[in-house]
Amino acid sequence: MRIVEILIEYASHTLDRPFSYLYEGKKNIGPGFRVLVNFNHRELMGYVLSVKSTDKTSEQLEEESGYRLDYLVDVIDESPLLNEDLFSLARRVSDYYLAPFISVLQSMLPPSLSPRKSSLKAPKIAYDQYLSIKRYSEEDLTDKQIEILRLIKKEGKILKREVGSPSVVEKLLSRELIKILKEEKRRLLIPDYSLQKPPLLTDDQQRVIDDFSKSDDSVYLLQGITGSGKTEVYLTLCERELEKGNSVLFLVPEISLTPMMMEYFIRRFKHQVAILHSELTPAEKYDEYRKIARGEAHIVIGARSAIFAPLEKIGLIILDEEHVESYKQDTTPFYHAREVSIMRGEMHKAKVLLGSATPSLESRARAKNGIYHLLRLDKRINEQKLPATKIINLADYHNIDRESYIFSLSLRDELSKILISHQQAILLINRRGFSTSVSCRNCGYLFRCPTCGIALTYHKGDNMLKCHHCDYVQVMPETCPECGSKYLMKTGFGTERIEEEVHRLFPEARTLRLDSDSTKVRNKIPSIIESFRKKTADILIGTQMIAKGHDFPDVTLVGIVLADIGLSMPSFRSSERVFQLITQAVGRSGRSDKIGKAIIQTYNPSHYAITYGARQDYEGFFQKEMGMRKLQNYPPYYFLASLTISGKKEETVITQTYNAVDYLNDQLGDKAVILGPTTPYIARDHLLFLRTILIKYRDYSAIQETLIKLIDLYAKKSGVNIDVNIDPYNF
DNA sequence: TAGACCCAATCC
DNA sequence: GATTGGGTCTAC
Repeated sequence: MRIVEILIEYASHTLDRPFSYLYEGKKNIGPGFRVLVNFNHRELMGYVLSVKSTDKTSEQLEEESGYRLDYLVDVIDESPLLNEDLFSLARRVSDYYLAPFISVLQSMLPPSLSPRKSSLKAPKIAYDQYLSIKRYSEEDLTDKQIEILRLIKKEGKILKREVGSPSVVEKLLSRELIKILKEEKRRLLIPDYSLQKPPLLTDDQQRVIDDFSKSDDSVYLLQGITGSGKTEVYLTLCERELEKGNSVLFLVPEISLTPMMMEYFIRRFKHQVAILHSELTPAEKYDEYRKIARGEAHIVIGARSAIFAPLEKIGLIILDEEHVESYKQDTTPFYHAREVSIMRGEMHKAKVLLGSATPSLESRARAKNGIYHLLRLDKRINEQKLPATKIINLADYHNIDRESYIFSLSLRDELSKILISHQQAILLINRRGFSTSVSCRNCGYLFRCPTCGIALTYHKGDNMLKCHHCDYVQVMPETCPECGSKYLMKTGFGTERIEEEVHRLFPEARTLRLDSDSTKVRNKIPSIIESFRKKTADILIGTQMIAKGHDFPDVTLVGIVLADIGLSMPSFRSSERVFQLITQAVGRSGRSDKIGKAIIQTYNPSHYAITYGARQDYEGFFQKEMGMRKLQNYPPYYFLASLTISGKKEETVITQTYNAVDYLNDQLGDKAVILGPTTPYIARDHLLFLRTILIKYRDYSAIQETLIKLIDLYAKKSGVNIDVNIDPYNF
C-alpha cells in the first residue's frame, strides 16, 4: 500500500497544505502526477507531491494520524507534468508572492494539463494518421490498389487523409499490406515564411552585442529608442545561444499585437520556434507545450505565462517591452514575468535581457545602480529624425475648432493634409466604446455595473452598455429605470465616438478601429493591423494597443486625442503610464524616409509626463519622476505590497481591515509604512465588498514573516478573505 | 473552495 | 411543522 500526499485544486490559503490518500492500484504514480480524489463530498483533482510505501493497515494509519485516509479515485497522468527545475521555480514563486502553491502550478501549465478538474474536458493529443508499408506484395491486387501501394512505398509514409481513395486504403489495410502510423499532430499552423538571412548589423548593434557577450553579468537592460533595431539584437543573440546548444525564451507582451516580431523569428529560426500565447486555442496550446516538453523547440516565443515553458538548457531569457504591465498577472498568484524570469535565469545560469524604449522606473533605477547591466541603442537605424511634435492646449479656446469639440484646429488641419497627400494617420484615444458614462438628464441616475459599481460605457456598435472591468453587459435601455425619463445623456468619448467624428468631418476618409473590442474575434487584431499596413484605410483609430511596436511606413501623423485620460487615474504610476504611452505613440510617426508629425491634445499642456513624452526625452522624465517617487516613498525607493480584504458583509470587511492594519502596525513598527484601510476604486467585486491596505517597505525579508502570519490568521477566519499582491500595479 | 450542518426566523 | 436563509465548520 502506498501513501500519496497531494495538493487539492482549490487555490485558497486555507487549503494550501498536503492531504494524504491511499493507493493500491497498479498504475504508475509519483510526484507531479495528477490524481482524482474525493474531498469533502466532491470529486476533485489533486497534484501529487510525494508517494511512500507502507506496511501499515489503514486502521493503524487512522490511529496514528487521527483521521481516516481515503483511497484515491484514479491516477490521471502516465508521467509527471513538471520537471524538477519548474517545480522548484514554482516553490520560489509561491514563496515570494505568498501565493497558494497550487495556484502557481495552475498558472504554469496549459489548461489541458492544469491540476484542476476542468482539465479533463480539455483537448487531448491529436494525431495524424500516416500509412506505410507493412508487407509488400502485389499479389491479387487490382491495378488501382497496386498504384496506391507503390505510391506509399515510394514516399515511405503518407498522410492517410491525403490519399484520394479511402476504399482502396481500407482494402490494403484489411489485407495487412500497409499499416497506420500515428504521429502527434501540431494544430497550430506556422506560416511558411521563407528563411531570411540576417541583415548587416550597425556599429551600434554590434557594440551592444559584444558588450553583452563579453560580460558575465546576469541581468541586462537594453534601452533602445523606437526604431533603433532592438529586434535584430535579439535575433542575433538568439542565434548565438542556439549555436552554443542552448535554448532561448523570448517573451512579448501580446503576440497578437506584434505579428511582425513572430514573423522575424520564424523567418530566422523556422521549426525550432514554438509559440505560446493567449490567442491560441487550448488545443494549440497543448500541442505547443508538448512540443517544447519533448525538446523539439529551442526557442519559445510567448506572453507572460510562457516564462514557465518547459524548456531545458535555457541560455537566454528576453523580455521585450519589459515596461508593459501585462507582464504582471492581476489574479492570484500575482506574479510578474520580469521577476520570475530573473528567478529562472538564476536557476539555469541563463542571462536575462530586458528590452524597452521606455524602461520601467524600477528597471532603469536598478540599471543605474549597477544591479542590471545597462546597454543602450541611442540612434535610429537610418538616423531618421524624430517626429515634429506639437502640444495643443485644449483649455485655450483659440485652439478649438468650432465645428468639433474633439478635434483642435491643428489636428483637423493635419488630418486633412494627410488625406490629400494619401499618407496615413493614427489617432489614439485611450478608451474604448462610444461614451464613458450614461446618466439620466432628469433625475441624474448614473448607469453602473451591478457587480463592480463603476460607470458603464456605452458601445454604439451593438447598442449596449458594458462594464470595462468585468464582463457585464446589458442592452442600452430606452428610459431611465429610476424615473422613466427618455432623456438619457451620454458623456465622455472613446474610440467609437472618435471614429464617428472623423467620418462627420472627413466623409471621404477610410477608417479602421482597433481596440480590445476587436479581440472578441480571434485573429482580428493582426488582420486589422495588416489591413492598415496595406493601406486599405487612411486613419487608424484605437487605444494604446495601436501604439505598441508596429511599423507602419506610411504613417506620418499621430494624433493623441486626449492625453489626460491616464493622468487622472488614481495611481502613482499614472505619470509613467502617460509618458510611456505618448513616447510609444509619437514614435509610430514617420518611419522609413518620411519625417513624421505628432499632435498631442491635452488640458494639462505643462504636465511633465506630457512635455517629456512629446520630446521623447526619457532621461528628463526619469530624473523628474524619480524625484516624485522619492518624495512620496513609492517604488523604486520603496517596495509595495497590497492586501485586499473581501467579504459579503461590508461591516465585517471594514472591521477586519482595521484589525489587520492594527496587527501590521503592531508587528512591523518602523519596518514598514501601513496605509489604509482604503476603499478601492472598484469597491465591489460581484457580491463581495472590498477594502485594501498598502504596505510600503524597503526590506522584504523584514516583513515576510508577518505577512505569512497574517494570511494564516485570515485563513482561519470565516466571512472574510484576504488576497496578497506583492509589487502590485493598481496603486 | 464549497457542501453540510446547525440554528433561527418565517411561513401557512 | 416545514421551509428558507445565514453563518460556521471542515476536508486526508
